[in-house]
Amino acid sequence: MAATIKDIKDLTGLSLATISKYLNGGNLLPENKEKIEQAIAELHYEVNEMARGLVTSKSKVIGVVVFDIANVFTCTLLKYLGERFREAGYAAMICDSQNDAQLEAENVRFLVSKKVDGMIIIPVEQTAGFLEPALRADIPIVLMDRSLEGSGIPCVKVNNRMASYQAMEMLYNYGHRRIAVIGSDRELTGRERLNGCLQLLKDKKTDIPASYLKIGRHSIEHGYNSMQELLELKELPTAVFLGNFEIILGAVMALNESPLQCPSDISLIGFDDLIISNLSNPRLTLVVQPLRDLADNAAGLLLERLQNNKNTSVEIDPDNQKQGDLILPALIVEGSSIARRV
Amino acid sequence: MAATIKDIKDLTGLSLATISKYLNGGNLLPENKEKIEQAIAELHYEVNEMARGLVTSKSKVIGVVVFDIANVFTCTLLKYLGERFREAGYAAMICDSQNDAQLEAENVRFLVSKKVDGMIIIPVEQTAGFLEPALRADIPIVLMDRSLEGSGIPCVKVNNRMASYQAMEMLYNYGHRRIAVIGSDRELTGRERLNGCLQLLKDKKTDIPASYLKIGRHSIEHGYNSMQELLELKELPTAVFLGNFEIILGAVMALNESPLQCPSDISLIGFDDLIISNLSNPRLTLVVQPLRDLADNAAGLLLERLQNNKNTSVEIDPDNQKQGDLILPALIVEGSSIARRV
DNA sequence: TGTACAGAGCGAAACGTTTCACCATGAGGG
DNA sequence: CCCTCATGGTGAAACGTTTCGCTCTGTACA
Repeated sequence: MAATIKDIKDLTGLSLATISKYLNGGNLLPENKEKIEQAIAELHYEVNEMARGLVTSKSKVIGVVVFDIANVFTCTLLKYLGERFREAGYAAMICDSQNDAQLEAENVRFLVSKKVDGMIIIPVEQTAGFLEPALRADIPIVLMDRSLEGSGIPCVKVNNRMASYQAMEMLYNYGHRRIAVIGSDRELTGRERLNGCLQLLKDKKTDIPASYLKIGRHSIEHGYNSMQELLELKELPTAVFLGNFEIILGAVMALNESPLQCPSDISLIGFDDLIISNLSNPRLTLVVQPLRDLADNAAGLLLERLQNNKNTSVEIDPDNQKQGDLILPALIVEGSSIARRV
Repeated sequence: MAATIKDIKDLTGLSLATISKYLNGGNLLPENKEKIEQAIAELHYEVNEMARGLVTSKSKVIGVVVFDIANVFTCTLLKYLGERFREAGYAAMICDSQNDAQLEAENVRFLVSKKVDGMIIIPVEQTAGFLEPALRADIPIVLMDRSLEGSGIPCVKVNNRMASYQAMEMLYNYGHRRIAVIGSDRELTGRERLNGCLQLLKDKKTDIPASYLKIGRHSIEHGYNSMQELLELKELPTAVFLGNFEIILGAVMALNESPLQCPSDISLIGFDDLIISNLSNPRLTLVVQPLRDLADNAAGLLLERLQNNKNTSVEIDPDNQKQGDLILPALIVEGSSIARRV
């Protein structure tokens, strides 16, 4: 049905090789060039990328596997990644793992079948086993947000530990001593953030009761329940650190339902999403991740490896972590959810 | 590098045809079946989908083109669409048009090159011209959210007009007469919503001053500025209809910055996003779209056309609009952002 | 004037599958 | 005992490109 290079051959009288050369930007007589262009227009010819891919064994597609597609963090990253890839002539094939490790492994295998040229992965799994099919096929991979410890696969992420340390420090500097933490220990990211929090408390020799430490899942529910529990304590915390977007959402819901006010009764600092803070009243003070930078760096890293396609080992930046991770600083954006304490 | 069917042939002594038959679920002697399975495991063989696609001219990929990927509406739809497609053995190739009609046209052409089997499109363009390459290639298309008038291409969407009519009616029934509307007329969806609003005002013979009608772009800015302007009027509206997510965001920001309170001073009803309402205080009353249903129906419609691959013309549901659009009802979820007026 | 060389074009092989038409085997029925 | 038929298997063509090595033409230079 669709026109092929052969039809162009028939129409122009040129050979397949010449037409292919045209398609790939080789030198032709202006006369022939024009003939081909005319034929293409007339036949509405579009390259068959499957055929092309078969012989070049390049698909010009980058597979992106995300732990969960339906959240602002992920889809903002997808947007920025997409822009970079497009500029470089690549398309993205996006697979949602729905927080399911098995699905994730399937996604990777699927993308290998599709012969993607590279992969960007925000993993749900915590070890690198599921990447084996891709590694075996020699497909370059760049991780985002969550590294796979000891895998040797580069990861572009934010310095979660330092960022949450600084967030806690901000609470501390505002005079807060009774600080609660609602966080998740289910993913590396969450644990890193928790570590940052605890480190500050340790450094400042500030003890908090065990009931102030709410560690659980990365979910709205966990945020909601934890905040409710905190609000029922005899001795309320004066400030709460909220470890991720879902937790913020749940915690703010619980707080909104209570008679207590932020920041007069209780101060908040959250980790993750910027847009959202606009809606809350008062505006939340937040640790925000430089999403654009994260995406640019991840895309850059991957594209670089695709260009020098001899799968060059990543240059390890000595300033940074083991295994060539790229660690970007996060930014604290001040709202008015933190009260000063004397 | 990667193992091919030929390697399996060498290892098992069977013919290519037999192995292919195995891969596609044909009947084999149990003995041979086992041999092949063993070889596959040993060689870590994965089908080369490009080669397969070349001969079958099926890619098992569905192209999804969205007007903007970085928002909750879109990515929630993507999630649900992805689930359906996966179940049916299809993968999604997602292209972001970044609200740019030219990019959108490019995306369509690109997906045609990729030989996708079908497309789901949430268009930015308002006429169907850009779909030509896909139509010519006989690729089934289903639109979502925004129909292309007169194009004959089926669209799955919400009844925007009726939903916003009902939202306005709710305000009216709560006793509001001075109702402002902040909306967008840049996309069909926005215009449909505006029409619903105006229709109610007309039906109820309720006149509002021109200054209550804020029609502009689909943007946070428009929401923010419009709400600010409304709040500066001598005669404040008692309630405001907010036509989409970005407008809600901007408007709520503006309101939060003012001394006025919702709902005691001003009531709000918004159109679009559910999650967000949890964060606002008080909880917003919202018109929510049945995203799951939208996605299920769109995916179903497309998959159905892919099965009976003789591109069957869509059955036109006589209850529904011209050209076989599928129009679903929206749902009003009550928060507490509407005050009763006497 | 002859040689070298660059530029443009060409034919054919290759990529890894599926599929078509055909073959061998053995079981069942007349 | 022959014929038919079902089953499992095969070889080769086809899909639409790219690419390798080759030829041809004409120009520049010695």
